[in-house]
Amino acid sequence: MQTEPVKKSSRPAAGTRERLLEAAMKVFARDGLHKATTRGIAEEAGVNEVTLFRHFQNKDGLLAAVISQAVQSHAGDGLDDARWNGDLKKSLHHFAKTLYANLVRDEAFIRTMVGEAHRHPDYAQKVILDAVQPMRARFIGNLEAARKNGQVRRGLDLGVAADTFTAMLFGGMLRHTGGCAEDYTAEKYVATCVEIFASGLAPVRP
Amino acid sequence: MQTEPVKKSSRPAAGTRERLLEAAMKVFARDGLHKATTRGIAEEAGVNEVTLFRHFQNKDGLLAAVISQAVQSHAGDGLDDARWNGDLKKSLHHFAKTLYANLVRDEAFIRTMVGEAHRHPDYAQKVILDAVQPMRARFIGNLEAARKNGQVRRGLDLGVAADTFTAMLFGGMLRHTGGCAEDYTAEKYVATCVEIFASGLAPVRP
DNA sequence: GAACAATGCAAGTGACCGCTTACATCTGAT
DNA sequence: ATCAGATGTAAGCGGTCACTTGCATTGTTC
Repeated sequence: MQTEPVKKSSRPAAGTRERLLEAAMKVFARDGLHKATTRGIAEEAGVNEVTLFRHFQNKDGLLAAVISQAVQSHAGDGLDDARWNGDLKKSLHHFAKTLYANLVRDEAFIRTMVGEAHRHPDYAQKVILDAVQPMRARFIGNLEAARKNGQVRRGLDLGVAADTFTAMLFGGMLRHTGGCAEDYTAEKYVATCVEIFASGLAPVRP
Repeated sequence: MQTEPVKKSSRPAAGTRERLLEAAMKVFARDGLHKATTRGIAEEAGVNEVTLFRHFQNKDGLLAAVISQAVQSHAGDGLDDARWNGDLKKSLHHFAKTLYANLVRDEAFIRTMVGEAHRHPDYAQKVILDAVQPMRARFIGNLEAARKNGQVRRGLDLGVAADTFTAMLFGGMLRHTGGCAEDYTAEKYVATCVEIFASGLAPVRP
């Protein structure tokens, strides 16, 4: 289907595994874990199907490798602590825009994971532990710092609060990218999340 | 596997279609749209596979019927306007608890729909239009009423705000029911959503 | 240029899937 | 008693899938 005029006759042992991983990520996300076929993945990678089985014992091994790689590549991007100095609302907005963009970028893969989570609890847990927990911890830390600055009221569990915020963005991404045509832009949605969350955290004025 | 000592020798033409729909809902949710097999669904329903094809032309027709029925059965439950009279926070809490319980009840089906949405945009859209839009409209209406009571500040698009709230609950459900073991209860999560959202909507005190 | 490892290629295996056909059986209404 | 319609049973068809085997080819390294 896709004509890749390059290579094909070169056998440099170069990046075959990487090309397979990339293709698998794409096909798994596009077709779902079960509908995706090893033939399709190999074709997408421009590689013989047998080579796929030589690199990864079976389809499941390939999936595990894909998840491992995807998680590593995404961990750590996003929020840089340096931006969390000044105004809480501005920092939140920057964080929200970055996170939302990442969510949109990985939409297909995320949807597949959400749909398949209760059929592969081990993989789902790995994704969550390795990819979202570090970000969550840093986010909570920044909220705590903001509380010390007096920008956040007391009496709130900041761990739970942080999860409500990311859930807002996560759910909004699913809604927007889904067929559900909204009457507002993603930017407005993100801004509203920040507005409501920041006001919700703010200390009550006496 | 499942021993159903009743019936099996009775052929009362009774509820065969309904049993098939129920079984299909269950198997689709459990195994995913593609992994689910017509044989498995028929077996789950205690019905011959051929009967399945006599009632629904093909697997896709069965899926469409399942979605139709599921959407109808869920539309309209949840929030009763009568409860939206007094305190906004209390009303929100009642709404949130009801919605969250419904989300948890249909977790498997919801996950399947989320994962399959971009492969069946037509079905996804039908689900959204028929099931979530009516609830959304009523929720927005109630928020507008609360604003007239002076419980909600101006300058917020209540449609967007409503979506951020349901997204919080939606994302929280996915997180909790996923393998991700949290250190807080679902009740605390829901209460925190309400707390932050209500404070976020409240008018700023001068 | 020889040895070696990676890859391609062709073919196949057993299993399962969606779906169909042909025929027997049972039930309920007339 | 009969007849129609719904269901069951058995068998199969064409297709796809995950995965394997055997062998040829190619590039790299020494």
